[in-house]
This record gives sequence, C-alpha cells and structure tokens, in this order.
Amino acid sequence: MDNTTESNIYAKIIIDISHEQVDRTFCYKVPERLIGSVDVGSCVQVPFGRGNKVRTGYVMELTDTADFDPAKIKEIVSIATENLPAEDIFIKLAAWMKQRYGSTMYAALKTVLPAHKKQTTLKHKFISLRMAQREATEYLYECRQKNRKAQERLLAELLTEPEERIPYELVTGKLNISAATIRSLKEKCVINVTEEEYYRNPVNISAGATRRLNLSDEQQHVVDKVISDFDANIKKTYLVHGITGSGKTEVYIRMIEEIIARGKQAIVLIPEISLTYQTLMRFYRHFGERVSVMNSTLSPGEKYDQFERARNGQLDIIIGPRSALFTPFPNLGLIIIDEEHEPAYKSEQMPKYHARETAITLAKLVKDGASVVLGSATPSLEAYYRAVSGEYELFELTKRLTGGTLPEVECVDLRDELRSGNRSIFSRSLQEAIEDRLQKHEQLMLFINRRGLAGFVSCRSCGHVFKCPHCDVSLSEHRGGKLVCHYCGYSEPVTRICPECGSKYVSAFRAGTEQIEKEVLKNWPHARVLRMDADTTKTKDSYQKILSAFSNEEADILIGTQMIVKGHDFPKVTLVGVLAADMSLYANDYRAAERTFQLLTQAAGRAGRGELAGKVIVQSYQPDHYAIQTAARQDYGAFYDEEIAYRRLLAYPPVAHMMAVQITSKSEEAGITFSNKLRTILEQPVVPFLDLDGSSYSFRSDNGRGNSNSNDISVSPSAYVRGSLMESEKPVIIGPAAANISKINDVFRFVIYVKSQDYAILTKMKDKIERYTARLIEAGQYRGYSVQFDFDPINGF
DNA sequence: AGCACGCCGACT
DNA sequence: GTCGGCGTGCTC
Repeated sequence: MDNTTESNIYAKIIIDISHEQVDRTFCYKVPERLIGSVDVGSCVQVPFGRGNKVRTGYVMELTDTADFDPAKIKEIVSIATENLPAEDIFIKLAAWMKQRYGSTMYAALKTVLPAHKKQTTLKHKFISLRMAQREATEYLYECRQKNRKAQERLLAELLTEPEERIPYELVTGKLNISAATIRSLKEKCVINVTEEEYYRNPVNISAGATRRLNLSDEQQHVVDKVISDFDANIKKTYLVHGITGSGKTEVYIRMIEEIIARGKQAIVLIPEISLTYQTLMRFYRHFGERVSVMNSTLSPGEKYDQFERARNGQLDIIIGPRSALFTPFPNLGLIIIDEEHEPAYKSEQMPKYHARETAITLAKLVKDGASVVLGSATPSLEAYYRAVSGEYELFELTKRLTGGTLPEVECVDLRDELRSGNRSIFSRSLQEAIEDRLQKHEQLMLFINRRGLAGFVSCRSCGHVFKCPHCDVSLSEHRGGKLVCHYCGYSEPVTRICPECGSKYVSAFRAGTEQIEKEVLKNWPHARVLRMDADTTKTKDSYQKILSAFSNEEADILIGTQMIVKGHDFPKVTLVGVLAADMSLYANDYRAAERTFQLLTQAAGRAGRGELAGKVIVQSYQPDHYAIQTAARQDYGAFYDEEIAYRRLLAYPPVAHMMAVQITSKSEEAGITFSNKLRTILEQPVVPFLDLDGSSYSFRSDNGRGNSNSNDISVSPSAYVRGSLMESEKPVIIGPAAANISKINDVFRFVIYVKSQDYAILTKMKDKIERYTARLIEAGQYRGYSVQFDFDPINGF
C-alpha cells in the first residue's frame, strides 16, 4: 500500500433524469465512510447541478482515476436505502436495450428494475404465553377474583393450547381485547408478542388435484429435446408452432418441472393476464405455492414482494406480462413466451423493447445461460422466419388433443350479398346458421374485427368525415350526443347537418358490438345475448364474469371484439361468425395481413372444440385475399409462404430490419424542413459495425472489456441475409412523410422509415441522428422538435 | 429535466 | 431605482 498519495475511489453514476442531455455517467468521489459499501449497481444519493439538489443515481462503474477536473468532483452523500441495488445482469441488459432501442440509460434502467423501490414489509403479530403454565393458571385465578375480565379471557384462551401462539387479530377481534390490555400483560411478563414478516401473495387459489395428462408423442418430443439440450448445456431458442388445442400449456408445464428438478427457475410470459385466466389456473393447480403472478393490477407492495420471494428462492415460476422478464431469480433456467405473436410484447414506452428479443438477450446473460421457448398457433413472421432459417429450433404440434376436428369454414362475399339486395350486416348464410343453432340450443359467437377502425362519423352525401381540429383523427360518437377525440379528449356536440354540403345524412359508421347486439335482438328477440368489448369490461372481474356466464350457458350468443377469440374453451360453441373479416386489412401497416390471419385463425379455432362439429362463417369484401383464404383453411404454411414473399419483395421485417424515425414539430413547415434534413443525414454512408465498447456503459462482467465470448450479445447478421432481394447492402430510406396520425394536440408528426438487413447499420444511423440533434441543441437551434426511434415497429405512429 | 444566472419591461 | 419575465447554459 502506498501511503504517500491518497488513493481515491470514484464512481460513475447515471442520474435519475431521463433526458438526452444528461444521458451519460457523472463522476463522483466515494467518501471514506462509504468505501466498501458502495458497489456497482448501488443506488446512491448525490448532489447535482448548481443548486446541489440531492438526486438518486445508479453506480455503473468504480474506478481509481477521475476523468474530470478533480476540483469540480462532488462526493456521494449516501446510499439510497429505499432502493435495492441494480443487479449486474440487469445493468448489462439495460445497456443493451439502450443501444438497441435508443433510449436513455436511465429509462432503460427503470425498465429493467420495475420493483426496486422498497416497500413496507408486512408483519403478522402473535401472542404466546411467557409464564410457565402453572404460574399462568394462578394468574388466571387472580384475574377471576379481581374481576379483570379481559385478561381472564386471554389467559383462558392461551391456556387451552399452552405451547401454541395465537394470532394478534384473533385476540383483538374475536376475544375483543384492547391493545392496552395486551401491553400491560406484556409489561408484566405474562405474555410475549412476536412478529413475523410475510409476503403479500396475490395468488389465492389452493393447489387442487392435478390430474396428470399423458403427453402425445409430439408433445413428448418437444419436452425431451429441450431438456436434453439443456442437460448438454445447449441453451437456445425454440419455437413451438402448435395449432389451437394441441396442448402447448402441458408442454410448458412438463418442461418447467424438469427445469425445477435441476434447481433452476422459470419465467412464463403471457400477453395480458386477464386473457389467459384458464392457463393461469392450470399453473396454480400444478405448482401451488411455488408459482406467482405479476400483473398491472398488483399494488407496488405486491409486486415488490413477488420479486423478493423470487430473489429469496421461495418461488420457482413467475407468470406475467413482459415486465415479468425482469424477475430477479437466482438461477434462471427457462423463459417461455406464450402467444409469442401478440403485439403486447412490444413496449410502447421508451425503451420500445420487444420481449422476445429481450428474453433471448437475457437468456444469454444469465449464468450458464437459459433456454427460451416461444409458443404460438400463429407464429409471428419474425419467429417463424428465424425458425426456418435455423436460428431457432422449430417444433410443430399438428394434432388436436381434444379429438375435435377442425371446423368447416365458409367464406361469404359481402359484395354478392349487397348485389342480391341483402343490406343486413348478416349474410343469408349466417342468418340461416344462427337460426339453426338457436333452435338446436347450441351456442355461437359473433366476432367483429374492428382493429384499427373507430366508429367515425361521416356525411353519407359528400363523404365529409368529422375530425378533431387539433389531432388528425376522426371523432367518434359517444352516448350523450357528443363527438369525442380519443387522443386529446376534445369534444363537440353532434350535428345532424353536414358542415360541408348541408345535407342531413350524417351518421356514425356503425360496426361496433352494440350495433350487432341490436341487430341480433331485432332478428331474434328471444336470443340470450352477452356482449364483450372495452365498454362492458371496464370494471374489475367483469371480463371473467361474462366469460363464465357464457361458459355456464346462461346465453346463446356471445358478441365481441378480439378479446373473445383468445384462448378460451367453450365446448358448446358450434358456430363462429366473423363479420367484416377484412377490416384489419385496410390498416396502412405492413403487418395488416399478418394480423388479419392471426385473428381469423384464432376466431375459427373457437368453433367445434367439443364433441359437436363446428362451423365458421367468414364474411368479407375480399374473400379471395390470401390472409382470409389461408386462415379459412387453417394453413399457416401457405400463409407464411405468401407473406414472406411479400416482405422479401419490399424488404420489410423480418427479412430486413426497419427503423422508424418519428419526428414531431410544433410548426408544420419547420417539421418538414427538419425531417428533410434528417433524411440527408441518413443518406450519408455508415460503417456496418456494432461496437459495444463504443457505448459509454461498460459491459464488464469479468474484467474483460466487452470482448468476453460467453456473454457476447452482438447480433449475427448472417441470419438475416439469406435470400433477400435487398442484396445491395445499402439501406433503403422512405420518406419523410406525414405520420399515420399527422397531428396530435396541434403538434405535427412526420416519419422516416429506414430498412436494412443489418441492424447495426440502423443503430449507427440512429446514433448519427442523435449526434446531429445534440449538435443542434448545443447551437441552440433545436426548438419545438423531438425525435424518437422505433425499431421493427409494431404500433403505428 | 431542472435550476441558476442573466438581461430587458412595468412598478412601489 | 427594483421585481420578475423567461431565454440560455450547465450539471461530475
């Protein structure tokens, strides 16, 4: 040890401000008294800014040299004890997310540390006898004599089971004894009051009888392969493509059993908790107390406790939406992503991460690696493409276990209906089928595909559409005679006269569930109808109530939006009617066909799940479209072939990667000029290398400076090149153009799309734009703009 | 982001 | 002469 020079320790800290201008580490001195207790990941309090306002921050790195004017370096004030430290793995994951999705490091850290704010721990109090039994009995007699009734009651209760402790609530409640009495008995050393911490448990279902289902050969093969790979230390990504009813959940359960037997834990991601209630119940019944659930309805305390239970080894499995990925298990071995194609897996907030990619990265970061299993009846093009290319291993489950046959599907051309004079929303064929099922007392579902279309109001005469004056979206009609904007809340009274042409044929474009319900009741007044949509499921449990009511056959017809087609099993349903199947095809989004196919396949999968054969009637204006045709045949392969050819032709994901540069501006002209300027920057050539060391946050796991091979999380570009028509390495730039919603709250929106096979090129381009905007900020010429990035976007802008 | 510093208008 | 407007610049 060198005693002549004072050896200082410095910490590089990310401050709790999510803004580009402070999105870097700041160097602070670690004071003597905190040396040893401050570590990488520690959450600390530091003075920041001119006013030395105390803020919190996370330590990214500890060094013994300061790379800043030592005179200006401030000291860490203290460790922020109300926050848990960030685990090493999650710091690395955050750095990866920042790099890949373009967000601030702080925003990425917040994302991977969702429940790191300490919550008050809950305690159960117990009362037990402190005195010897004989002594206590004497005291009881004394109380009886002196008429101390409360003390007598408590003593009597305690003496019935002298070795047992009784819950505090029982004493204050049932025995009706005041806290003062308890206190005085405690002071007299008659009783002991003990406390025991416990965790909040959102699962209130007791493990029931689990009947062990026999796996089919197909199912068994999946489990065997994944587990034998695992044992051979091969950790990779698998895609299970299983038709509806092929028993994916049972496959997951078996894999998890095996993983747990090897001392590891599992994360099961599901798109939205409410949509998979039945799946959830299967897990509860199977794994009992070792499984827990995460979801948005949990209180912060409940969330925190679930993470604590996971960290402490009290849990083996957590089930939840994408944020459940950040559960701090000590030995994560398996990540399952059910309904892998669901758009809910892409975050809409910064960083706009995709749970699938993030799970795969996390699986590579954990000690010894983890396996990732994706499952879907209608895999996303992304996943299937990678499975076909060999990047993931593909399994096909082709048999329906319930024995039910796939339903017969009839496609109806609504243009023909109109030509034959049928102006009803039900085709003749559907009318007959509904009639038939009602007579036979069988159940049916009517599914309205209204993704991407709100009930806008227009003039039938001149076509004028009522739009929000501040946002470029159509207003929709609400009850109470108001037209409301869903983006800014603007509302105006409904007019019955068109402001453009003066005609009085103004009405809402009705394609909602309410309208269908009315039509059904008009045609079949005695039908018992349940309606499920955003309106009827607002209150807690209403979703579940509607489903169980239908399940108990309290209704003949269930009418609903996409939420009725997801994973529910109603054996008595023999007819599914899809009204306006092609609505989602009109969305100006390259995924429109994929979404349509997925929705139709799911809807069709609802029919004929029991003993009775099912029928599906699909009504549309373009029944020849391949998305509708292949969905009707339940032919995923054919759909994939058509769709991937289209993506390849136009270099859309997954064949290439796409970056959306989303620009907003208060002035339209300035926005256009600025967007055009960004395009010229994007046009400059970039060097296609992804250097992780270029990031200011080190990936140090083991003193290696980002060159470690086991934790290499860079993207292999080779997987994406195969067969693409985009042979010319050069990225394709589209736009700028007005965004899909060209104005929100008087702020104009523009978008530039960049397509490239090489994700790294897009990242470079993103960095370049960030550097440019940083320069503008420096020069004070960046006013009223903002730029955001969305990689491989799923949600339109 | 958020806070202090700074340079111009209406006030006791 | 001063209080306060918000434009500008910096934060270890």
